[in-house]
Amino acid sequence: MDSEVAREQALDAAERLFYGQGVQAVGMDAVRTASGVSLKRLYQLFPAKDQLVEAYLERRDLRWRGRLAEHVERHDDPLERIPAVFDWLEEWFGEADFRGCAWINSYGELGATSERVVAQVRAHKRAFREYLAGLVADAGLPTALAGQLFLLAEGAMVTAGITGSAESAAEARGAALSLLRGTPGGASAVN
Amino acid sequence: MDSEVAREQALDAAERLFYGQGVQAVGMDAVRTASGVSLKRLYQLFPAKDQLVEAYLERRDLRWRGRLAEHVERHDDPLERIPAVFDWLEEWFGEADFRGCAWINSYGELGATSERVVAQVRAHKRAFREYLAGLVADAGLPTALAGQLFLLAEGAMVTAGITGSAESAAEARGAALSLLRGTPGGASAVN
DNA sequence: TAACGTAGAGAACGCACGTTCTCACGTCAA
DNA sequence: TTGACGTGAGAACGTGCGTTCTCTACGTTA
Repeated sequence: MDSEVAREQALDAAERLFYGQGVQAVGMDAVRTASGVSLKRLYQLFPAKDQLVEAYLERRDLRWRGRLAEHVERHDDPLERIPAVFDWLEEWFGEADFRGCAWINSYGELGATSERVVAQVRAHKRAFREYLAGLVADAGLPTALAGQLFLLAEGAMVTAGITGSAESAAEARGAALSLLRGTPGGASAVN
Repeated sequence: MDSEVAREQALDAAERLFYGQGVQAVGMDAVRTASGVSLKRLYQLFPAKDQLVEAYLERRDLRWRGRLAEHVERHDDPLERIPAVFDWLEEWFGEADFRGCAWINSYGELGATSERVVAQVRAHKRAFREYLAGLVADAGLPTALAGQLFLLAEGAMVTAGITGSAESAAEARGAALSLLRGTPGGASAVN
């Protein structure tokens, strides 16, 4: 079996299991069984579980931000792109296997014990925040708004995870629109 | 040794260890050593680790909300009480042992495996949300504001935990004030 | 064909930890 | 005084899991 293929299969299984059941609840044996990649191969690709977790978070980060950007960029008007972020969150929260933000959950689980995981979580959140900052800048809005939108999005994610409901996305979107409207250069035009 | 005393000592140690290192990283032996309560006694008081975790979260919830309320109620003006929530968050985030929200972390760690923990987390978040709703109602502000403030607070907590910085509290406070100001009946008077 | 390297399956190892058991000791009632 | 009982210290047990090792089978090459 090709190494590249084995790696992808291992990460597919790891992502499904780690996200769905938590990292510590899933043994390497379960990853082996679910992926069809032998233990020997797994340990060649990822010398320790830590590094499999790291790779899972890293690949998920790329995909997650890719999906978000794809959705947002369907809107041409920079002012519409900001609420579109929360629309996408709502879609995400509604997915059948949604179980909260993978990074927030991983931080809760491993933040105190794994430096690798902490680094991944910080990098992901920084990237998301910077993406929002880009949207805010493109819309000609004040920089300070980015951090506020970021906090709303984070609050919505953590709340959706805990309650199992998608409604926090709409709440956050409402708050985001209020903040936009109350802003110099802000958007009374946005629905 | 009195049972009540043993229980408190066990919970003191459990809280310090579970919060600081994560629940799964702390064995019952460590709780025994840190608390001075024998294993036999521990298992009499809490028949399984699950239930010790549950009791830890429950007692912390009472204390956490008590401290918050105590701080908030120093302000008599209902409109000042809302930003005071975020002031208190900032104080909390600045404490030396702060390591994020215990409930969010516990959810990330055990949400997929322990019903008891999930119930505690939901109860705590519901109580916090309702506390905010009370503040909003007392200030004569629209009900919808409560959910938005809640999301800001949650976002601030999770962000402070991940970044290790207290600044998200000030950001959330700024956003909260903007939302207050943009609101009918809202408070252009609040600093 | 024969020797060799590689990969997969899964057994084995070592350790950590939740939980229970043992045993010696102190306490209190009869 | 004695005997039943509760307690503390910690050993012991069982299990799960991260990691490594063994063995077998197969494909490749001289």
